[in-house]
Amino acid sequence: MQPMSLAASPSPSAALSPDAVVTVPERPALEGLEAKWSKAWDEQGTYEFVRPDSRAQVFSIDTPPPTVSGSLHVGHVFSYTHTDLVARYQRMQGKHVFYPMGWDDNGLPTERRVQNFYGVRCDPSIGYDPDFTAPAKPDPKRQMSISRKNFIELCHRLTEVDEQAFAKLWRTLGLSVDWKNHLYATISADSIRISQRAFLRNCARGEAYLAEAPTVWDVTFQTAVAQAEQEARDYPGHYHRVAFHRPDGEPIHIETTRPELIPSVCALIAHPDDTRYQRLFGSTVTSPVFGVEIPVLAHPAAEPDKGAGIAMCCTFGDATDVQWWRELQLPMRTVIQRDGRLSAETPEWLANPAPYAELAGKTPFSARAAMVDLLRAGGDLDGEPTPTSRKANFYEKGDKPLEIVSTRQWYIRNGGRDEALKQALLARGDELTWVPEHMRHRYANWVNGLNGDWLISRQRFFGVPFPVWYPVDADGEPDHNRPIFASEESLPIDPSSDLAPGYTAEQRGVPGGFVGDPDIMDTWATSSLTPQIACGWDSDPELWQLTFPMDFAPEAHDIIRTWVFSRVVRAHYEEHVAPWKTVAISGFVVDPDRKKMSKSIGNVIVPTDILDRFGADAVRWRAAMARPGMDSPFDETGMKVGRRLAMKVLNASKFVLGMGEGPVGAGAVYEPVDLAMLASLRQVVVRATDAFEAFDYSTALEVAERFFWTFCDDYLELVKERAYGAQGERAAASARGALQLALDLQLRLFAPFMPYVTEEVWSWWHEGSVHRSRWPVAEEVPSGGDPALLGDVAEVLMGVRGAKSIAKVSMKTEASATTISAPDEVLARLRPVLADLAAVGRITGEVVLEPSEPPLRVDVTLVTP
RNA sequence: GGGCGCAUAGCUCAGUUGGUUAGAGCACCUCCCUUACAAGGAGGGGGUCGGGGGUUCGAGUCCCUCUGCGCCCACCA
Repeated sequence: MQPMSLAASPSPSAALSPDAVVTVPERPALEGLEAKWSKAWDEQGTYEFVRPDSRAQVFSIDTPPPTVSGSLHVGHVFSYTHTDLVARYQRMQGKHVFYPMGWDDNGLPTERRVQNFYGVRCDPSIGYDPDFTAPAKPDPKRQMSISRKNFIELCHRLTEVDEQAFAKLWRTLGLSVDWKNHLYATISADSIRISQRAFLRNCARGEAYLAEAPTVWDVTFQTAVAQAEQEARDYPGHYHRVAFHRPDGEPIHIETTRPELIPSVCALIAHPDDTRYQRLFGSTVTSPVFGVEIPVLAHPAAEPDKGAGIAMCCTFGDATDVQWWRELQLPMRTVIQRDGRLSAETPEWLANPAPYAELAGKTPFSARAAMVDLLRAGGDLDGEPTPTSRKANFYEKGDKPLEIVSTRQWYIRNGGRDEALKQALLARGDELTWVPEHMRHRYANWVNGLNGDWLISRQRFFGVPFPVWYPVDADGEPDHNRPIFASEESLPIDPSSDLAPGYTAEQRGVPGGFVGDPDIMDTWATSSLTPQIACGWDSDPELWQLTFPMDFAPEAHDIIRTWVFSRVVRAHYEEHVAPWKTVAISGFVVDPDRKKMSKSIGNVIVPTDILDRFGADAVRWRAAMARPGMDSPFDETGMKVGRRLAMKVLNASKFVLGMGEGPVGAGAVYEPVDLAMLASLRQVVVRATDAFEAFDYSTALEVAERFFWTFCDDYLELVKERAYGAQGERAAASARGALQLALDLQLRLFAPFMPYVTEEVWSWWHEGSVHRSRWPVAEEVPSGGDPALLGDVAEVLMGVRGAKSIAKVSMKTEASATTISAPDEVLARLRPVLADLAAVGRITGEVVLEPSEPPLRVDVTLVTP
């Protein structure tokens, strides 16, 4: 079976070729269509991307690669369906749709899943064990330590299993991606090479840099965390009113929620205009318990109405401390270690070191209690701690508040410290078309709020290594000021096993030798390059030219700050363009109470379950009813309605195609009501097309569906007796020609939404796939019909049916006499269809037309048995 | 605190540039086993369009204001 040529001219005669054989099953059913057609599409290459001659013929989509270590929920199903609707529409418009799928299998989420799944943890100091087998019964309490290489092998093994499950779900859902040629993974060698190459170019142009600086740090995962990965959560605490002392003993009270940081205090700071404290500026005070002499300084970031109005600056309690430390050039007095505990060694700057033994090695939580006891014993705690609820920043995957520690990290400049760059990146956001439009504000909001460059290094194992080594000096210390970069030709490389250029294996880690950068890139450093990875940036110039910049980037609205922005940054650096033309934002599927679905609440809907119960077409129909950017409450009713429509398509198609002896050409259509129905359909085609062009798939579906129900309930009923031959062969042919043409167009209008049932029906009477057929155009429909007639007919039918319904009699009940009262022009339209109306209304007596004011009225005399 | 959005029938939502009696689906009520479809079909009830003010011949639609809700960001002394 060959796909219909995309160049085929959109003529009705092509769709209704007289030699086509119509085969309608006895009892059509939805069951089994997913398995049947997803297999057929694979075999026939229905969705394969075939390279055309020019970029203009391509529609390219930057699919967000789902995180395979997570689980897909119904929200994913909806948003990926939204993308597929657009892909299928563009394909039917004749575009060569470049629709890849990726798996984000790189990074911390995978590590964490592997740790839990196999009960192991990575210890880089352990050697590789080639005979290692994962524990059969993992003990979550006591994780087995394994080598980095063994750990990475488990990561690959588990992601492979996860990816197969994801792919199965996506195929069942009917995503029309090119599985054969354009499937990628963010941990693949290609992705690593591209991530490393882009990084090297960023370094060469000065866009990436290495810096020792205070860094937001997760103590659980022991890694640095970027601004985009942080979230504020409520965190209970206490205000402690604590006395510092002037040389004459006068107490100066500050308020703090973190008294355990008092050992690291390096200044007290108040606002320069604060008259309460102006007399103190330039003087010194000593800290309670430890007796450290520190200055009292002025800085405009101090807020007079917060706490006592004078703050203790510690290195580091929060971002303001970092600012003060930097701008006032304060000393670094670190007590919080990378594991989150207070240093076990007593800091050398403490004038009175003995009490520190109470805090040494403790967690902040325990140290806080110990510190309160010390303060109370020393009489420097004023009153009792008072409870307060505040927000603390957490790593989005972590469960302990983030700390700030000073570490050496790689950064990419993103405008957080550079106004000109920020403006350039804001301008890139302005270049994009946003669907819905107002989402562009979220991008601008985020970019404007950046407070630092993009931290891309992570102190983890499963990810893209930095292609960098450092010389080791005579003392055995790495010289971070002289990084040795890998050459682009050598990529991908792993500096922990590959040698730095010009060195031998024996020189690794010894004085005068070299050492590899131990870190990996954050997963976003790779995910930000999905256009480059998918489009063959450094490997396939022809593909790159045909697909980049991409046309379409679908997103969920929670990742505008991460994914959208980071890809704009990378494309801005590499190509000086925005990476796509249009960004479309899907809403969330929330639970019926409008709460966000989450595992902890237990309100997550499992997609395989609803796909089994309702079928892919029904689920897709429901997804299509959720407009871009709008959150949508989950409801099974919606799935049922979608399923009913799919059934109706099946049954109506069977009816239409089973009507006559064979297909009839559209040229046979002459009856006014047939032409009128087609004229209405013509309008539907125009409206659905306009809607899809604006990425408004919901409206496209709505207008098609509304027409379809009228088509079934009114038109089909109206003409079926004539189509069976009640008024002769010529009149029957007109009805059947119109019915078949209308069905043909409607199947194509529904094809993006319900790919399975439309393909099934299409196969009854057409060669090739409906998904490779042309999207309907108005010119396919004979002109000349009056679109108002169908509405008039519906009103008359409603009048007749209403009379029978009120009389509580069967619709088969005959009417002996009927009067239709309506304005003259309506009566004129109705006159030619009276025979059809009489047939469907079982009107055996005379039909009287009576001119009147609107509304249209029907009086029926029923023959009651 | 900054930004954005939402408020229309019991529920979920449409209502294009302001223009006759405000629509759909679901739910509800009544009827019909009509030969495409009973996991169906037909008919029906139900809304002072969040409150207030304004512009206009005319406002669900435009302007102002208030109220409630949601999301994003900031807020860690």
